Amino acid sequence: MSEIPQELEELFQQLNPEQRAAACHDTGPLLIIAGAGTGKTTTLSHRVAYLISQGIDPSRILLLTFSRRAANEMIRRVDNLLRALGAGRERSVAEARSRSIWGGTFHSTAARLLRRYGQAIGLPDDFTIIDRSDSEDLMSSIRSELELGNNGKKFPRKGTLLEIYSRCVNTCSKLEPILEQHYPWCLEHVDDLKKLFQAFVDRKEKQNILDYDDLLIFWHALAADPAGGKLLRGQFEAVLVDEYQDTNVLQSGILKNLSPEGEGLTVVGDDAQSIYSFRAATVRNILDFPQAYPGTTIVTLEENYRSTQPILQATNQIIDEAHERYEKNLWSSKLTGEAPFIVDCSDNNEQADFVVQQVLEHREAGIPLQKQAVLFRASNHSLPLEVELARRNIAYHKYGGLKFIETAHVKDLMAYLRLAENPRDAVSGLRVLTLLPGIGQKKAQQLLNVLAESQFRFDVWSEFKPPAATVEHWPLFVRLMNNLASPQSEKKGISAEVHQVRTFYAPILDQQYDNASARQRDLEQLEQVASRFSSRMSFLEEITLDPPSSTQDVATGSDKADDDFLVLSTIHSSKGLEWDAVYVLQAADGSIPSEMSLESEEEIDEERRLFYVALTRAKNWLYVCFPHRQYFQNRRWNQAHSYAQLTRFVSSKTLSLFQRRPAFNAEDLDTPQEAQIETTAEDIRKNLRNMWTA
DNA sequence: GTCACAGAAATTTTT
DNA sequence: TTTCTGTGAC
Repeated sequence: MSEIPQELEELFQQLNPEQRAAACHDTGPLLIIAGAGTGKTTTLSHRVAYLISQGIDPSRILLLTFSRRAANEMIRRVDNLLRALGAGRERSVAEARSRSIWGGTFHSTAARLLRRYGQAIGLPDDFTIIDRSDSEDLMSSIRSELELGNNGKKFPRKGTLLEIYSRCVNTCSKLEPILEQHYPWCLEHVDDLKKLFQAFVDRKEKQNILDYDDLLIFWHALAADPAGGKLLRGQFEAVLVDEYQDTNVLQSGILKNLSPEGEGLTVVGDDAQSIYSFRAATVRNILDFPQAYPGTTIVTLEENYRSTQPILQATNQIIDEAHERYEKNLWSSKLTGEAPFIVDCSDNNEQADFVVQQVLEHREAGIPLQKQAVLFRASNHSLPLEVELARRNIAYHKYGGLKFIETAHVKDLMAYLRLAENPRDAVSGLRVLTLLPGIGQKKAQQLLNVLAESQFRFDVWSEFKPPAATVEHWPLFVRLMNNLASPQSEKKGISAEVHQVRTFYAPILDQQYDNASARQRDLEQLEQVASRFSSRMSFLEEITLDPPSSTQDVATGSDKADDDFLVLSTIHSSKGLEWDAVYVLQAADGSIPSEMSLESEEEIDEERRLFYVALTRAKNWLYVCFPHRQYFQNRRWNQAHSYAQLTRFVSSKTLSLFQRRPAFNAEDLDTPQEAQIETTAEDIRKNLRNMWTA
């Protein structure tokens, strides 16, 4: 460990010895095992500040995080540290320095690097990026072109097709073993799948588009290329990776190429919180890091600053029952506190009632809604609660699930812009053309062929004789596309472009969708959002790589923080966050663990870690709700409900660390059920008579 | 060729 | 509740 400069000394006082060791480690490979709530962000930002103080140029630091939000938060903290370091005399200098840090997700960094250096491996720098549902659409349209699955046997749906493809490329493995292991029912289609995936790759190349997977694949290729790798290694002196337990083989391969010996490489993570294997993340990356980089220094952070000791005891017990992991035992100096609750509810309606009541009680006692969160395994688990919150007029933000950007009308609008940016993008072309009444798959394809033959100049479309249904729209449409594609358009600003599209698209939207006015308002919001961007390319890129995570974020803008609201979030989206009070919904087998993930030991272990992540978000109050009755919307079962088991992750040993309580005490109850038991036949008759009197 | 409607089937987590 | 396929009208 090098000597800490005098000016930094004071700042590093607040770190505990392990955090300090990690922050001030020299440049050899470093693995920080940071348990939940152990000050990971603090440690990482101090480390960045330390590296800069040791003379590393900030523009040669790469900080990879799981979300844009996390990267910004980290850089803000580095800012503060550097400011203190500069003791005010070079405040602006400090800010300018930390701004030049390369921070972001793997995907957004890939996009940036590939635009700059991609030519080294023959990649054009003007590619556009498509999101998951665009990839699905492309997959689906190629499938129908190749006429696959028309032979009577049912072919996998588009989402599954993309999942299979994605898993193969992200794990760098062949199709057959992936099918055998994860999609055995698709084995009969193996040849068709190969044909389809080949065409998928060709098509993306022809259209000059990259999907999420391509960003990583091409970054990996660039880093592995002798010339390209040299460029990248020359660019970065230090690489720091957050949430390392959720990276996949491609991502660890990228790091290996950026720093073959691990020089300047820092990874931070917690194997107990690895929850993204469905996205091909592998916990092996973090478990095997010391073998991959001989001479690795391992620092384990075990002091938890978040939760009370009673909550930690319960969560420690849950994770202790998992299989393979780095040994660690989290402890807290917050010794006193309420033990966590298992709350017995009769069904998910009572669960919703309980949560609302408890949330309000805590608010009365001084914990604002924003410091409370409701977490759940699947987006739809929160629906009854959302109904209840709406009924009681309680504001909430929901994270995860369907995103603003994935709604049809937003995708429509973005497609016009994407087509203007990249006329070879046939996914967008098909989408905007088929929006016009009277134009379907066939005519749209012909029009796109004509466009391709004329060097992608939209004015060829003015010669097209539109079907009667769309004569009014057509000249306006051609003019719109010509306008957007003209070089002058961009000078007027991206929000002016959104406005143009919106004007053209409004009547189509009215015809196509119900609740059109709500959708129109969304698009107005989008126009507002667009004004923050300097170019169409950056707008499209940011929106696809880092979409606003909740509809309300777009609606209110991030600056309007004065309204209090309750947080509803999928467990996956709650990663890295914390709240005073946490409510976990549906802690019943089948929901947690999800019945979709019971095939193998590994899957179940991941569900356990997911449960662990949910519980470790809590600082002072933790309520694990267990609705006894489970409803099925499935028509295959005759009965409408069945009785659930408490999640298997609460063993009898674990249970003893919880307080068990009913959602409502019998004496508080004022339900019809309760009333019936208490009433005599006499009372019932009286009620029946009273019903008819005014 | 396009569109609208009907019926069947499947239904997690996300950069 | 959404997504896919088949059918028949225009």
